[in-house]
Amino acid sequence: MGGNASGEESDNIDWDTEDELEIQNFPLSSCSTLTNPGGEAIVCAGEALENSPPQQKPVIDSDHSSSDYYENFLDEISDSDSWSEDEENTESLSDKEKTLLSLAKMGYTVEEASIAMDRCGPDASIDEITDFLCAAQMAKAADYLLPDDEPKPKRKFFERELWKRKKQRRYEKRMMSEDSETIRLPKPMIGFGVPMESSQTFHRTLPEAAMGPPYFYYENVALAPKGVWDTIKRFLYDVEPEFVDSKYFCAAARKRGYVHNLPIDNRFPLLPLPPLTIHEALPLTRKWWPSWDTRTKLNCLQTCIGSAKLTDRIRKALEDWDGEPPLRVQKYVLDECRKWNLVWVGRNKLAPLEADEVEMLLGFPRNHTRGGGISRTDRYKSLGNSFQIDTVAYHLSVLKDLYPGGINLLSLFSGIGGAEVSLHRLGIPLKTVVSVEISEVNRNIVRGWWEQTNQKGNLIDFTDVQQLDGDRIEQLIHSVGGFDLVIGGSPCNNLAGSNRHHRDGLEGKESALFYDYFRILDLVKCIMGRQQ
DNA sequence: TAAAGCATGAAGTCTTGT
DNA sequence: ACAAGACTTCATGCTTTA
Repeated sequence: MGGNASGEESDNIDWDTEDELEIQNFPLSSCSTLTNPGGEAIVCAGEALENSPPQQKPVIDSDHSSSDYYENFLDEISDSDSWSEDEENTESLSDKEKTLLSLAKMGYTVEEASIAMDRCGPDASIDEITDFLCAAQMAKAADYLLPDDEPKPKRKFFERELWKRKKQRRYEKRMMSEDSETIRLPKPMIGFGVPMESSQTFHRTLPEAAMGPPYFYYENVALAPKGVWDTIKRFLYDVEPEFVDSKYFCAAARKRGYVHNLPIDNRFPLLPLPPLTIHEALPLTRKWWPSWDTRTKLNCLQTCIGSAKLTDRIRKALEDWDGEPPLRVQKYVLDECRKWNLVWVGRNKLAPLEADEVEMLLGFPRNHTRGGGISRTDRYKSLGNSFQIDTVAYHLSVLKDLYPGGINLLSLFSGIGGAEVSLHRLGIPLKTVVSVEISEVNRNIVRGWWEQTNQKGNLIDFTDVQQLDGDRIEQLIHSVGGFDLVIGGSPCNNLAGSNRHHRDGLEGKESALFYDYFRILDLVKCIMGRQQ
C-alpha cells in the first residue's frame, strides 16, 4: 500500500465523463418506456413506471448500519488519528442531523453534505448520498489535483477515498453490462433474514407503485447472466430482490432471488424444522461417508442426475486403494460428488439422490410427484424446477394473520404446486386458486394433491399464460372477487448456468415468459386498482 | 413411441497466492 | 493490486433401450 500516493492517484484515475453524466442526470431515473423482446411497448399501470421512485434499499437496523464499504470507511477514519471519534449521544438528533453527522465524519463538509442530501431527497440512504457526493467530486476533481494546489489533510483523505470509490465504481461497471446500478448478491445470502439468524432486524420501504393489492411474489435463479436481475427489478416496480440460499432452510443449497411486496416483519418458519445437514437428512449415508468427504450440505438440486457409468468409474477408481485414497483421487471423487450431488450408499459406492429424497429435501410431502403417470425422468425434472417449500413458506408466512379466512391465489408457472403446498402447510386456507402450468403431468400432480388434501376451495387450471388476456383476467377477478397474491417463478432455462446451449438471458425462448408474469401482474394491479 | 442414458463447458463469483 | 485457480450452476440434445 506504500508508494507515492499522489502519483498513484493521478496516474490511475482515468478522468472519463461517465460520472459527470451521472451527476447531471441525478437522481438516476429508471426506464420510462419498457419494451418486450418483440419490441412492442409494454403498457404500464398508470404512473407505475413513469414516476421513478427513489431507489429503496433494505437497511439494517443497527447502530453501525450499512454496507461493508461504510464499515471499512469508518475503520480507516478511526485508524487515521486526524479524526477523533468522540462518543456523541445521537439519540436526540433528527434523522437528517444524524445523516449529516455521519457524512461529516466521513470527511465531507457540512455544506457538501447538505447539498447532496437536498438533491437525493429525504429518503435517500447514506450510500446513495455518498454516491452522489463522489460523482459530484469527480466532476471537479481535476481542480484538486493541480500540482500547485496544496491539499489540506482533509482533502488528501478525501481524494484517497475518492479514488477508492472510483475503483469500486469501475469494478461495478465491469460487472454490469450497461448503465444503472449493480445488483450484488449478498453474503451471506440470507435476504431479509432466515430463521435462527434473527440478530439483525431488517426494514425496507417499498416504492409506492409496488404496493398491493395484490401482493406479488416472483422467483428465479440468483446467478443469472449480467443485467437480468436489474431488468426484473426495473419491471417489478423497482423492488429490490431478496436473494436467499435455501441451505439455511434445508440440507441443500438453492440460490434464488425473490422480488415481492410482502411485509418482512414477523416471519415464522414451518415446523418441524427440516434437517439442515446431509447426515441428518440422509442418516443411512453416514455409515459409508468417508472422513475426507467434508460436505455437510448438498449443492443445488437440479433436473438431471449423475449417470450409472459415472458412479461406476468412481467405484473403480476407489477400489484400487485400501483405506484412504491419495489426494489426487480424493479430489477427483469430491469434484464429481459436488457436481452431481452424489451420496455414499456403500463402500466405495456413490449414488445420485432418489426422487423421494429430492422431494423431502425440497419440503414436499412424500410421494408428491410419484405415480399418476409421471415418468422417473420427468419427476426429477419437475422437482428440479420447483420451489424449496420451507424457504418460500417462510416468506409467505406473514400472510397468515392478514388472511385468516383464506386467500385467492393466482399462481403462474405453478409447476408441481410449490406455492400451493407452501400456503397449505402454513395453514392458510386456499379459497380460489387459478393455476397456470404448461406441463400436463405437473397439472395432474397439483390436481392430485388438491384432491388428496381435501381442499375446500376451487382450483381453476390454465395451460398457457397467453390464455390470460385482459378480458379473461377481468372476468376472473370479477367472479373470484380479486386476487390476494400473484405468485410465480418463470422459466430459468435461459438463465441457468447449467445450460450449455442456450443461456440467452431474459430474452431467451423460455425465460422471456418473465414478461408475461409482469404483464399479468400489471393487469391484475390495474383492474383491481380500478375497482377500489 | 416414450423413457432412460449419457456426454457436452461457459460464465460467473469467490478464494488464494504473489 | 493483480492474476490465477477453485467453485457452482432450477439444462440441452443426441443416442440407446424398453
